[in-house]
Amino acid sequence: MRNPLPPLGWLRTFEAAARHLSFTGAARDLNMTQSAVSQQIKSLEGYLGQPLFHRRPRALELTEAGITYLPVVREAFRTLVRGTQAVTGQQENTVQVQCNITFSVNWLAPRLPAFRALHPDVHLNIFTELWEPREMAEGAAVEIRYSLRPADTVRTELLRSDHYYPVCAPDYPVTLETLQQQPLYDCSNLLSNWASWAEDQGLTWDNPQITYATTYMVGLSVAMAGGGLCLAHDTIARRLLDEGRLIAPFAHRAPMPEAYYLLLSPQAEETPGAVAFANWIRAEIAAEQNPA
Amino acid sequence: MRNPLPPLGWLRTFEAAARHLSFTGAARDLNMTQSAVSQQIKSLEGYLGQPLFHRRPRALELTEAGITYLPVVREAFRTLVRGTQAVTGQQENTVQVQCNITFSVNWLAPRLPAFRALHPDVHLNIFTELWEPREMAEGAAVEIRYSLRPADTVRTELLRSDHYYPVCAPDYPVTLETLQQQPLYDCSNLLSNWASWAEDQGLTWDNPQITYATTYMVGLSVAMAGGGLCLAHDTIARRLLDEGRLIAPFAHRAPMPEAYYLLLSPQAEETPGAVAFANWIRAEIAAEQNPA
DNA sequence: CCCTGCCATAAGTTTTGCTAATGCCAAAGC
DNA sequence: GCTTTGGCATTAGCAAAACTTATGGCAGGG
Repeated sequence: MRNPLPPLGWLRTFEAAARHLSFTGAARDLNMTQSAVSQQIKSLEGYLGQPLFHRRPRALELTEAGITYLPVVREAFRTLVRGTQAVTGQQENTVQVQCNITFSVNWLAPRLPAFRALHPDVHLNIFTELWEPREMAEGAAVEIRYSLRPADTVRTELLRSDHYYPVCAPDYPVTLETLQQQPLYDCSNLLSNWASWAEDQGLTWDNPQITYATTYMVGLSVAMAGGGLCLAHDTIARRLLDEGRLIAPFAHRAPMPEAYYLLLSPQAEETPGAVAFANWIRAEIAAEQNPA
Repeated sequence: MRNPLPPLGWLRTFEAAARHLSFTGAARDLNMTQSAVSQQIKSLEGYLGQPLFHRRPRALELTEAGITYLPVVREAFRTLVRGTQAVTGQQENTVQVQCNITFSVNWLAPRLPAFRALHPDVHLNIFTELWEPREMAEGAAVEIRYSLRPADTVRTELLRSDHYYPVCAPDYPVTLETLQQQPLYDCSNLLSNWASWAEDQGLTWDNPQITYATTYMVGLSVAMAGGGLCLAHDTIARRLLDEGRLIAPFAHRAPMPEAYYLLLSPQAEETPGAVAFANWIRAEIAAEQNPA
């Protein structure tokens, strides 16, 4: 005689597989392997005594039972999520935002007071730890990702592209001729790097040793301290240039293959606070690029 | 960053603990140890970030958070249980009834056609396997228990008490003087036994060897075949006596400490089929004891 | 015909859930 | 006031469940 309900994990997996019509897509969504999804769906179907999906080549299709069950599961989840959030104090208007540290410190933090003024009831939690590039940062409602274009597995839109160029302290003595003898800093694992910047304007690049860090913050701090040059782009450096803490010693700006993307989790679209934040950041970046 | 929902098992445990206001009671209900309940509640409270219960000496009390959460969890469970039942084809009017095999064969089965005629839309599943005497047989909506009075941990009511006496085949040669030299059969682990029957009427009992089985069915079958005598009572033997397959060779009937009880699981009371069955069996047994 | 994408399965590993045992606390009983 | 009792909390260990890795099978696409 069985428990009147299957494990909740199976239902969560079912919902994701139904949403994606794909075990592989559900696996990405849930940060597990396709095999685990397959096994859980099999277990749930065994428990229910009938299939929930027709397996088609390269496609899933919900069965009648699956079509019947899905809204029930979603409704129960909504009830539980809302109830759980009410208990944890995690209101709908608390939004988890994931972005890299340089963006959060140099771009977002200075603008948060403006956001708060506009949306006093929306609470942001900003997560900036380095994370595995997955479909969506785990637990985040909204992610601002600086990368090559992500796969369209969650709702993804281009926020802005940018150009990159070296920056240094205002009184730092450097010329194109002496550049490659200076201490140079960069952020790792990017196509927008020193060599590509040089190539973009036809400079001979002698592959000088670069100091890499996993965040631009390190190089920018060194540059502001007069310790060398760092690559940068407007999104993270504009304010520092405006404040006179950095200068761009050379005129050339190379187009970046990386760009800033806004990623919205499925549940973000049902969360007013997340929607408000997404709309705000779209507007803010559009205004920045097309000043009135 | 966590999953937006805790494991369902924790919620089920929370609901049971809230219903009983006891971890020990919830443990009995859920067929797990008090320790497991305690750990799951602790995990759920950690997950939610606040307590759900105030621990008082010998009592639990729901916190504000617990009071808020309980209806949410119950509502979600109802949604899921109904949805799951719809998918599995397990309709509300399927009722799991647990009772011992002798009762089911000798009392219930002959009466099922009458029940079906009255309630054509209610489907009974009868479970008769030997089971651990728990608060409620696992998975059963309704249990008919033949035992000493159970603890009032689920809704329990006396269906009928009875008297016990020996039975044998009609032509079986036996007297009180020769009784103790006959093959004697009984059902194990009962206070209503040969020695107590003898004592009840002042017989000297020489502790003859008794053959025990875990069900009266064995002894009754032997008795009908002329192989000896078995203890019995009206609930399981009346029809056999009426049909002339058995006789009661002695007039003495001893009152049984055991009786038949009707146990209703918490969810049975919300299941129309279970309610219908319970009402029917109450009426049937009352009619049997007080024929018009 | 070969490659690709996706589901299914088996085997093995890791994690989780549970039990058993015991400790602690306060109420109840004597 | 002391002992017993009932019930929750915790630890340690074990078994079951959940997951990953690896691989097979199938059908569509090139």
